[in-house]
Amino acid sequence: MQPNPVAPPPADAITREVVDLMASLVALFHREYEEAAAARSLTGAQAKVLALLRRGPMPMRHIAQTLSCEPSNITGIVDRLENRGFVTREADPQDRRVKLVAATGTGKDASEELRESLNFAREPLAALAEDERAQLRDLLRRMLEGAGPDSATGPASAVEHAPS
Amino acid sequence: MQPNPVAPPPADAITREVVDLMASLVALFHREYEEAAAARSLTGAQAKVLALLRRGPMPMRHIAQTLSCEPSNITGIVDRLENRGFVTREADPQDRRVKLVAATGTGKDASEELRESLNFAREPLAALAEDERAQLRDLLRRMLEGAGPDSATGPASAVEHAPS
DNA sequence: ATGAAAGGTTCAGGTTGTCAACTTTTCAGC
DNA sequence: GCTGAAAAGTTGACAACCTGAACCTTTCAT
Repeated sequence: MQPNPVAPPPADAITREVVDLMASLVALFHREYEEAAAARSLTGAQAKVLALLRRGPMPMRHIAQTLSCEPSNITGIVDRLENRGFVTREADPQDRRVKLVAATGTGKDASEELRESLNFAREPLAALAEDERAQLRDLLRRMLEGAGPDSATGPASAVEHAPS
Repeated sequence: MQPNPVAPPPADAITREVVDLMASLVALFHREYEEAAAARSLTGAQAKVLALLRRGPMPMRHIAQTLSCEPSNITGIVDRLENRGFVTREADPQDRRVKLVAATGTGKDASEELRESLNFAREPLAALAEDERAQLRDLLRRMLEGAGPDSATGPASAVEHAPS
């Protein structure tokens, strides 16, 4: 539950249109992602968890928070990934309540492979010249700086600060 | 091994980063969309179908194609929307195999309301100045022109230009 | 008229997701 | 030290989403 800022939507025309365009792009991207995952017999959710683990082992709780879902949901997804040998569950020596989920070699490979293939599925980007892509990158960066620092497939630079 | 399309990914650094940023943005946007839908006791899938119908009645088959899923899936979603009075199924007089799904007044209202609230959920955009948003809009437009002309929540103004 | 093909539906099965208990482990206060 | 509250994960029940195959109805080309 967010603080719910007081101000009602100003909603200028440009913002409106950007939101619409974004929605289309999101739909497109989402489809490509699901397809790429399915090609490796992974579901979207499984691929997301695996992508999250590229940065290293992670407690279930953290996975659930990042994906904005209930911890009980993660249990099932990790179960299936574990059964296929993509991840393992290890107890955290520092806090035995915690289970650290870690990607196995196979899991890392699958995730990296998927990331590469995703990179390849960037058809829409081909429409832009290099300097335009740089422009777009800067704009997106700025947008995301303010918002949640998490990510599904993960900007390689981790955000490893105190839990606050 | 897959057929492996001829060109292996050139994958320059900028494209790679843009893809990653996009993934983050997609995740963010997706969450906001689900939340906005849930606030109106709609699921994401239901909201998508309802949004699609803003432009007018549509055969089940077309809905399935636009959402890239099996027609049998749409049956259930439309069932639930129909039970709640958001849509109706009418037989197409021109081809009686076809069932035209149309949003009711309630359905249109809900969809429009959700769209507005989505507009409001544009926190990340606030980080950009107006001219930057215009820049972003242009870049996104160009990207989407090339790709599929469909959309989930629907750019109200279709992009009907010549391919250039 | 007959048969193939298209649009929808139904059914079975798997995955995702929520919510409410429940177990184990940790930690604060006494 | 002991007790109890709180946190991390799990389990079970239930709903929605999604696919694939089988099926019915309607259309259309022989």
